Amino acid sequence: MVKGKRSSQLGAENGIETRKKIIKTARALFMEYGYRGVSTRKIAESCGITQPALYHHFPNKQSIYLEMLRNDLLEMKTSLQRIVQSCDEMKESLERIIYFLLERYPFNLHQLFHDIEHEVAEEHHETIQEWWRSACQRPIATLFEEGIEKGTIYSEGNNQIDAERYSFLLMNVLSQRDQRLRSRKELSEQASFLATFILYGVSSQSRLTTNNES
Amino acid sequence: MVKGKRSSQLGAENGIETRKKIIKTARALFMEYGYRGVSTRKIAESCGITQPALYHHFPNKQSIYLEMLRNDLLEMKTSLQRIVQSCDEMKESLERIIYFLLERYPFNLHQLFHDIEHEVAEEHHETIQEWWRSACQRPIATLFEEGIEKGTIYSEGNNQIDAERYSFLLMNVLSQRDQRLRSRKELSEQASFLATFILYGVSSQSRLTTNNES
DNA sequence: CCTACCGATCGGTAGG
DNA sequence: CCTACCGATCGGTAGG
Repeated sequence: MVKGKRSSQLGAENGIETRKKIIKTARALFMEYGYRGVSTRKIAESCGITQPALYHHFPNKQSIYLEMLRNDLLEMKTSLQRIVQSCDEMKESLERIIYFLLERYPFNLHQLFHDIEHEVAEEHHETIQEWWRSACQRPIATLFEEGIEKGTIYSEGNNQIDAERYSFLLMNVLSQRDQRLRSRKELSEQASFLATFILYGVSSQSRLTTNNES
Repeated sequence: MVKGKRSSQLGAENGIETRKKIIKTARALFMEYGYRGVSTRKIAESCGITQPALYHHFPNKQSIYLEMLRNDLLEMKTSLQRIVQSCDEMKESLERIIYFLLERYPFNLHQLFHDIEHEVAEEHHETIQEWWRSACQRPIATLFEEGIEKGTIYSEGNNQIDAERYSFLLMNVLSQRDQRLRSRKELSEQASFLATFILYGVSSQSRLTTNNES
């Protein structure tokens, strides 16, 4: 039993390592191929274990997905809150938010939403939506709300609703990525281009009028 | 042989009707659940036929998907070209394009791109990309190019490349839909909101400056 | 001998 | 963490 305890402790440590490896591997695969496009055998194979061994660490395929999602959204929340708090100027905040999302989450956001809607059991939808709101929707909407209060961002009246709509639009703009963009310089240029688009649109007059102030 | 000919003609007509019904049904299912989320049995069931009967009309599942895609993109091409040609004012064109896409294709565009990339055989990718470019990318880019030439749309120098980038952004903005919007009035308001966003962004100054002219 | 379709089952693979 | 499997369902095809 003493030997059993020792090996069980080591086993637990290895088990935790394996668990992390499963999450990391599954994340890359899920983001590339989608939930249905990744089999548990594929995840196991990529981790160097057999498929039934997965079920020693997780009760089912869905729980791997949810754990991965929870980890990602917790990290996203921390990062976005830090960016929003540390920047004073709207355009700089937008550029840094966009750069962060392009670099750290270089995948299709709508595949994610699709998988959550169609592959994850409905009982988890509300939880996931709250994760998403606090990780992404709220920090970005906060930024726009501050802009509306300062008068730099347009609002038709209801500041909070307009800020949320803009936050939704920002995510849409980032939803489909040009996968060719990879270098730091290219990402930075793309972030600047998108931030300018979100602020001033494609009209030449709005850009010329507003660019003079900065 | 005469009787045979007659019954074969009627059979062919019924066959064509069934084929159209399969395409129409498969379209709705594929757009809601994605390629992998729809089984051939589900398609057949929704058409009121058995699953093996599908293989009388199509050699395989993929060919149903490709036929549906080709039909949709041919229709989209005609409609978008008509809108672009019939409108003189940029904002009106944008609103009508957005309204058309929201109403006629109320699904997630990125699920479509994902399915094409991961589920359709690579030999068809180039063909599909050309369908997409001529149906959507080119008509919308043409609109922005005209705006750039008139001076109303901003360009950093290369008009054609900037117009294509804007066309890509417009599709991104439309990629994720608020499924609650359904009535004609709501769609119309959403189209106006999005067209204004694309033209002037979220900055209050760019909107106030430019709104006075219209 | 054709068509449009049926019930049943093929080889393989999914999550568990 | 393995081998050996399960109930079910997948896309596709057999004979009638």
